[in-house]
Amino acid sequence: MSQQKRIRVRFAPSPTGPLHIGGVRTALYNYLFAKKLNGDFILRIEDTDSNRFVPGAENYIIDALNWLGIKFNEGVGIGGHFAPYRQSERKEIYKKYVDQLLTAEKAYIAFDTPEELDEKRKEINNFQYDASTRLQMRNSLTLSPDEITKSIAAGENYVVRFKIESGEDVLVNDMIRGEVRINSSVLDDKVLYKSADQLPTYHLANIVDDHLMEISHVIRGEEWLPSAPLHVLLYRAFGWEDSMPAFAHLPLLLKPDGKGKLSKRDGDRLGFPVFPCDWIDPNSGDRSSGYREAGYFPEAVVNFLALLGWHPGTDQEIFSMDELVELFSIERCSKSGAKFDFEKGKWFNHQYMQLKPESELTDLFIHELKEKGICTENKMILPDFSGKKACVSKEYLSKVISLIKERANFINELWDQSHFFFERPETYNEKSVQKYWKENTSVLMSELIDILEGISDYNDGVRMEETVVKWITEKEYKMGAVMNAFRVSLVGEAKGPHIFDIVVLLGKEETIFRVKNAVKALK
RNA sequence: GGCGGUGUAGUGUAGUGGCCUAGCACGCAACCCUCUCACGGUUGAGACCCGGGUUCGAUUCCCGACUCCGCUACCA
Repeated sequence: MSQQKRIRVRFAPSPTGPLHIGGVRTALYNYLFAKKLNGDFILRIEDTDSNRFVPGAENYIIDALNWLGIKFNEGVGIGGHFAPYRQSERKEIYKKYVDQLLTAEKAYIAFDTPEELDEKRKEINNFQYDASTRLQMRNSLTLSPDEITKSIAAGENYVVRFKIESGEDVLVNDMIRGEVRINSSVLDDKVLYKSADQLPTYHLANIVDDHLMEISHVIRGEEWLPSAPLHVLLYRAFGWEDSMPAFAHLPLLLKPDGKGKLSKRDGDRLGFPVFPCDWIDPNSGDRSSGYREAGYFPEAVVNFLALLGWHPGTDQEIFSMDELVELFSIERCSKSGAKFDFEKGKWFNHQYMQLKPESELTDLFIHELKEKGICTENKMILPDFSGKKACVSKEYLSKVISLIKERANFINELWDQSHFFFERPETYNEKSVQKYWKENTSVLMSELIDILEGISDYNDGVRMEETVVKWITEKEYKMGAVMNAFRVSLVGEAKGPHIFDIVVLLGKEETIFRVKNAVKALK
């Protein structure tokens, strides 16, 4: 019966802190794979290490996935047929399967303390707890049944180890890398279960859950590749090899410079986030910054991540989530680790910024303006600078954004590009003044004021420009000399959009006011 | 050290036994546009890890070295 199995994949992070951006990518690829094949995407929390549990981490993971639009349809928080999805709540299940292996003599109990093991490692270099050494250790293979029961009764901590027979080639078929072959002799007798906290280790819980939850494909990071043969052996020991999921080991996300996996430290060092959202460590109080708070659009992060290790085979680079789902395939994932290119990430955000409708950007920008005390409730189209802080309309805001968004990568760069639309220049950029405000400039500006006074229609930027340019030409002034000084008067420095676009938005009164001000201040 | 994986410009990658004078994008430089800053446009610099083979021919196939990465926990 080779009935087509339903596609079911899972993302199974452990709640030991904020979700790393590499983990986000793994989640994304799982999601894309599942959606593409009309399958299920499950969120399972692997909290089998009681020592490393961090409160809040689970919520963080869910929050981050939600923000990015990586939706799971089964798992922690929403439930499903295979609940519970938190491994700490599945203790009895694992116990049952551990006992099964024990009974079948495919696993054994070991009493060696961490100290004893450390000593052994010091004594024998490259010590490995395996077929060649297990008979020298304190375990159920070497102790009498009597001693064993006594030790357990005395409450001595023990672990259950997987008994791996040596000298066997184990084959793992990886969807990205092809066949990977490892000899079982290099594998150690992995700890599957700890009596101390009654919890299994990752390896056991992982296999049991994937089997019970009918996972069809395991898509995870490359760091798991070396233990994949162990997992195959476990499926075999349980008699589940026929229904074993297919494996795909994703390449890692690497530091932008140097070597190694991308880490939190790299973000701090190089000044970019390595987490989806801000995170404050509950113990140390340390803050890690996230893409969300740094002003990234979730679509941009998803798009960027999708292309870091996967390629559609065409030159297209901007993809919606739906397009990614449509085009994604494991076969087109690359094998080698990808260095994290933060600059490219910015570019993606810039692209999405240009794609966003003005209304959406306006809403986002309003938050920033409110923080700066700018009133955005003005009913008039022209801005009101009469108060301490300016008061502008939504319409005005929207027009400002359309003029400056192409200069910004992030929402939080919008202010820097547009502050002069919301406040009068108080100082004038020294370099700009030096370059553009010469001895006769004040005279030119005074003449310009006369010209500006004479114009009645301040809505037609093109005609206004014609009028001004005509005057400049007739007087044989230099274009740059007039315009740049004009600009410095309005903006405070030599930057910003087309000057008459600014004039139209500011209006006659404010424009002339600013030029007069500049003349006064700069002489 | 052992085991595994990986190797195309600075970065992400495309690609193929001859069409490759190796494509695209980010970044970089120059120029154009222009009142400025951006955007945009054009151009430029910049890569097939190294040896052996196989082949008429290899960046592409095979072998080896090397590189980098990962794993080597009662972490995941």
